[in-house]
Formats: sequence, C-alpha cells, structure tokens
Amino acid sequence: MKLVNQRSTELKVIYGPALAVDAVLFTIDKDELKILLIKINSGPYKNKWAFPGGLAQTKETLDETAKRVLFQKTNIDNVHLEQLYSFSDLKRDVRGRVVSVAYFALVNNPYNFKIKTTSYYSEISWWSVKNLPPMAFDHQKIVNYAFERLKSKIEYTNIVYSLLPEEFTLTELQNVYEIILDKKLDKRNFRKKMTSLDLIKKTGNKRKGEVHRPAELFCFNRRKLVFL
Amino acid sequence: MKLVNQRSTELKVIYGPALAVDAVLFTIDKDELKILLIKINSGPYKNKWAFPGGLAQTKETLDETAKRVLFQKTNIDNVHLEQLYSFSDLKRDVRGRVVSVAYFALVNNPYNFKIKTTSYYSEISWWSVKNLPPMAFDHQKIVNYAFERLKSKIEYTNIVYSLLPEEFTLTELQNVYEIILDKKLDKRNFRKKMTSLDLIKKTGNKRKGEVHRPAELFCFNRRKLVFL
DNA sequence: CCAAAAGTGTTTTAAGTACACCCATGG
DNA sequence: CCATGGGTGTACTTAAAACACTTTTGG
Repeated sequence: MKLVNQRSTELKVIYGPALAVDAVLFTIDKDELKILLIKINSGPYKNKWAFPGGLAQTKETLDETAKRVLFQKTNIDNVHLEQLYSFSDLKRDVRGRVVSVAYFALVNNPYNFKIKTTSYYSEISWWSVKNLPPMAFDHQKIVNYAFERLKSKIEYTNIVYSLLPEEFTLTELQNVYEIILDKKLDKRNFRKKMTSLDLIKKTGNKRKGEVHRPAELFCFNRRKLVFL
Repeated sequence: MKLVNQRSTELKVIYGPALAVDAVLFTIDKDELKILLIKINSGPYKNKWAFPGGLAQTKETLDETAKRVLFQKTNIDNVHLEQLYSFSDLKRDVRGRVVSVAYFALVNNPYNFKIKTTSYYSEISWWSVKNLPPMAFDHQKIVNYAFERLKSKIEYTNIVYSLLPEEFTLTELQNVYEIILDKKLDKRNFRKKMTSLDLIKKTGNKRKGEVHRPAELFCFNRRKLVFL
C-alpha cells in the first residue's frame, strides 16, 4: 500500500506502521477477575497467549475494528467497549512494525462465546489476572494498563453494570467491587454509598430459595455508561 | 507499502489506515489559555487551522513521533508530552484515511519558537481556547477532548509546573488554575491546599519592586509529572 | 498616607470510615 | 433451633467550603 503524506498537498509515498486493535475482555468468574486470552500455536509467539485483536481496516473506525475483531474471534457482541491507549514500542511485535490501539470491555459471566479456531489460534480461555500465562507481544503491559483503568473507573462510573446480570443483590454488587479492588469493603458503608448514588434501584423481587434471609434484588437505572 | 497481516503467520497483503500524530500545545498568555495552531494555505483545508502534526514513521514510537513533529514544526523541545486519545472517524481527513493519535503538551509562555514555513503551512499563532478560528480535520473535537483532560488532570497531578517559570508566586499559581478551570478560587483555601500538598516549596526569594507587599516565591519540588 | 496585592485562621458542612447486632429463611 | 448470609444506624474523623481583616511595599 502506498501511504501518502496526508499533511501536505504533494503526495509523497512514505512508510508507516501498521495499525491493529487489541481487546482486553474482563469478566468475573468464581470470585476472580479474569481476562479472555487466545493461545497462539505457531510463529515466534507460539504457545504464548494474546488478546483477541486484528488489523484495522480502511473503512471502519477503531471502535468498529474493536467490535469486529472481538465478534470475529469470539462471537461476543453488544458489550461496552472503550478505548484505552495506543501502544507503539518498536519491539512490541517482533514480526513487524505494528502500533496497537488497546480497548477494554466487560462482560457478564458466563458468556456464551464460541471460539473460531484457525491454524494460528486454537485454544481460548479465561485467565485470572492474578495468574496469567506467558503473554505474546507487549500484552502483559496492556493488561496492566487495562487493569489500572478498570480499578479507577469503577470508582466514578457505573461500568460494573456490564459485569452483572439484569438483577443482582447488593452483596453480589459488593463482591464485584471487592474482587476488582482486591480488598474487603465495609458492608454498611458500601450499601449506604450505593443507595445514595442514583445508579441502582430495587426491582421488588427477592432472591429466594437459599438457606438464609432472602436478599432484595436491584437493577441499574441505566445500562449504559454514566459518570458520577 | 505492503501491510502484512501481522496477526497470522501467513503474510496477507492488506490495506489499512495511515497513522498520524497531532500535538495540542497549551500555554497561558495574558490571562488566557491558548493553543498553538498552524494555518493551512492550500488544499481542501485552505485557510483552516490545525495542530502541529505529521505521519508516524516506522522506526519511532508514537511518543517520539509527537516529539519530532512538534520540534520540526515549531522548534519546541523538552516539553511534557502525553498521549490523549486516538481519533479515527472515517471522514476526519477528506483527503484519505488517516487515524490520528492526539497528544497534548504544556509550555511556559512566552516560548521562543520559530515556525518553519512551507508552501503548505505559513502562519503559526496562539489562539485562545475560548475563541478558536475555523479548524481543519476533526481538530475542534480534539481540542475539546484535550481541554477536558487538562482540566481534570490539574486536579490530581502537578502538571501545571510546565505552564509556570522556575519561580512563581502563589497568586500566579492560583491564576493558572483559575484560567484553566474558568472560575474564581478562594485564596485562603487554595493556599492551604497547595502548601499542604508536598508539591511546591519556598525558594526564599521574593518578587520585589511592585507597588505592594512583596510576594514569596515558590518552586515545584519536582519538575516532572507527579500524581497526588 | 494611600492604593494595591500579599498573607493569614476559624467555623461550618459534607463525605468517608469504623463498628455490632437483629432478621428471615431452609434444613 | 441452628446455621447462614441479609439488613440496618450512629459516632468519629477528615477534607472541603465559606468568609474578612492586617501587612508590606512603592509612589
């Protein structure tokens, strides 16, 4: 492809990096924060794990690229995807010069995805962020960045809605916060805060059938990103 | 240039967007927050104004690209440059498909830059963010984003150090905050807060020669980014 | 002695933290 | 009736906000 020097009127042929998107997909499963990784089974990154990703195409925005690669590789659709940062270390991909725009997304577990296997990708699985396998490219760096963003973002937005089902108990909500922040929170203070913010409301239903007092069920007022 | 499908071992020739960097440079001048713009004098964006920017080269990181294009276009060097966001609207540059990674930077005014004029760029000047000229590309969108980032970042970091000389009075520091936030701050509360944070210290010198009580001069403990 | 900006403390309000017991259910 | 997690309120601490007068200098 000829890249044109777009910033002048003379068309000079120049060379530039390729542009890719990687999607860091988080979920909570069995009281652990996990990310979705795909195992690479050939080439220089053989037996290393990577995020679902792919090259940006000309006729799509990066948001669309992120959505597309996630869907193509995992069948996952309709999730909140958010741009994180662009990574451009010279050696991040030893096979060639690729700049990657990282995105992150959150899904409610268990998510019914199907891996589309190829000769290049075979295995796909969720990994606890506390116990990650050997990562391809600079993906360890990207996951660290994504994890920090997630931790700070749950403090001033409602994004955890994506990690929860439609209805949930306050204890379940608190668990999500505790798992992400990796620390215990005070039950009374947590409930006071959550009910004072205008993010959730009672559905009137209760979680019954367990060997203790039934819990009130709540839902988010809006299932889209809200800042406090 | 042939772009290779970097995410597989088979080398497929694909086409992707070109990658550029744009730098939003802020300063404070005459009690106004200003940004540096260059006037385009030919092509579809003739008579519109744009940030210093340029295409990313293969053998440099985006941070290096940002530093380079800023230096090449303005001779400005050694400023704090920080990645903002990647902009990828399909129609952001009508001449072709270019994704731009925006950076922002802050300089202490007056900065002694020299524009390097070409047939494409001629005029360069500072514009108040409250009164911007017609902007090229999607640069109006980028400046809005950068401005929001700046406003929030001065609340939890020391970045304003780049907008101030080595030594400054607390009133001068407060002015910087008031101009960026576009609101008056309480003098006593501001000073209490600033002196309680461990960001600045007295130099022992005073600003003399003015028709009022001389002001204590302060400097930042560290002239690099610190989070609170 | 006047004008101009520098400098300085206290009170009030809001938000966050710490902390312990009773409740409703299923088995 | 017992084990289990659900649900609740008050006191303390810390940070932010409101607010007005005295000081030092040059002219």
